[in-house]
Amino acid sequence: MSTSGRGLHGHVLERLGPSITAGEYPPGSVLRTDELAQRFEVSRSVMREAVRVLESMHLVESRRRVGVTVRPTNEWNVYDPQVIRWRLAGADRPRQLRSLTVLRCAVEPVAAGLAAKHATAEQCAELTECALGMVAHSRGHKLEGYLVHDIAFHRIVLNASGNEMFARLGDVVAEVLAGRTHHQVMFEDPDPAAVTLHVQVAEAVRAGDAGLAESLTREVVLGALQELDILSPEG
Amino acid sequence: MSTSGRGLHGHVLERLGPSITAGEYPPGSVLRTDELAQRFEVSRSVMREAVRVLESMHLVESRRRVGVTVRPTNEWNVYDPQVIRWRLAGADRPRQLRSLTVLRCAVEPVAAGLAAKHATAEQCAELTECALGMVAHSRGHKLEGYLVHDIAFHRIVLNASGNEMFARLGDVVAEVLAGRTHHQVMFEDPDPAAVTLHVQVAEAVRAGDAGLAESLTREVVLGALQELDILSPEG
DNA sequence: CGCGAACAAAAAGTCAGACTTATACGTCAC
DNA sequence: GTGACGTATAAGTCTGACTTTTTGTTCGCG
Repeated sequence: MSTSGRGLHGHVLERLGPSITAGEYPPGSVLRTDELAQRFEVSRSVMREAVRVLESMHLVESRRRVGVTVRPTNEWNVYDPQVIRWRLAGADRPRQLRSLTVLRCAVEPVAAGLAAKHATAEQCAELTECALGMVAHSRGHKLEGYLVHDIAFHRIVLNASGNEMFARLGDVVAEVLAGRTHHQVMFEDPDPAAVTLHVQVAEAVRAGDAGLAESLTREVVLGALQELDILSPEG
Repeated sequence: MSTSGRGLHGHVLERLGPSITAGEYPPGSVLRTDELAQRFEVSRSVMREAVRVLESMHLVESRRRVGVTVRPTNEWNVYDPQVIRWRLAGADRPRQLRSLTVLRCAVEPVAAGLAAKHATAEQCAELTECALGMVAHSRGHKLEGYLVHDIAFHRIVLNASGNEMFARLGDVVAEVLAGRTHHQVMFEDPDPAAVTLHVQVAEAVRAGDAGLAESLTREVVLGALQELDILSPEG
């Protein structure tokens, strides 16, 4: 599940990181390394390593004679999977989920189009397998099983696109789907239309029909966005 | 220009990071902290901080009794601006530039569509100003001036989209445009058609025509991709 | 000959303390 | 009020000793 549990500094990060992304220390707040080290009961060296990592995420900035200041939100490395996870665990998960889903709307259709051209036979097989798995878990409170296949499906599409930047969004999509299933009030069973669309996408990719794969995937992800907007406000 | 020049550990990063992304230490290679500290003439504490940062970028993994091993390329945090910069400075800049431009193709049209709906009057003004600035520098070897306005233009569109994830791609686009201008063999003057398109995009956004803004931006970014493919091979 | 357990070595991890350096802020002279 | 100067502060750096985990080897037993 969590990535940075390794080592003392990782443990500190998992406590301090979410605090910052949650806005517990608003941008401009100043923290002192020594004080933090005391609070988390670690040596300064360990604390410094943790601060360095937060700094590399652009969450904080460390300056002499000043301390460790929290940077404005719009400077954070919001594509860092760790940051995404921390933010999704926080209070403004809904807005976060929406931002990410909009990103999906932009990326995934294009990725599916490319996948239709570049996917190997093996990837096509895996894709249909996932789609069938989704169908199999689409009725009767099997949300967990459905989720697993859903994540795998989208990951394969992104990988099959052949574009490295798309492929690396697999983790992001996984987090979004998992967050939606676990934390949102999800309908008892997934939307049957969405299930059908996934099957059709798999078929379009196998057939090499880029245009169809793209527009079908657009429907999938637009549907996901719509579902999100139903559950939370915002225009 | 560079972000992590601050402190000794930042200096180490700027030397070691590029080496890794350049493939100088292939995935699976094992480095030892002490050895690195000696090589860069810094203390182990400083070296450890640098390694922690590389670890947070998923470039390396540090394990006891083993050392610091370079992770497979497909696990790197390729959205980290620092990593992007390192890779763009390396040998496989062409492929990198292409991946990023394909990402632009997916994201920017959607962002422009949203910008048409969400942009403030001030943002619209800035946008037209940038477009006019591009026109003004479109002829007579004024590539640097053109670049500045080009970057600003796309950054404004991404910001005006109102989507945080899009907005944070501003730096990425800036790197791509700068890389294209500085390192690729660029035509003497920018494509006149592209310049016109930018002006039209600005107008469409101001008019609130989302569909038009989206399709015009798609032309812009597809043109950029085509230009890239002309200069380097690959199917 | 194969296999498991105990052992030893290696490298990261952790800590404490002393020292250096940059810099924000207050003070004082003008 | 403005500028130069000094000082206090917190990060930055280094060193050395110690701990912990893990790998690989060796040795004994079946």
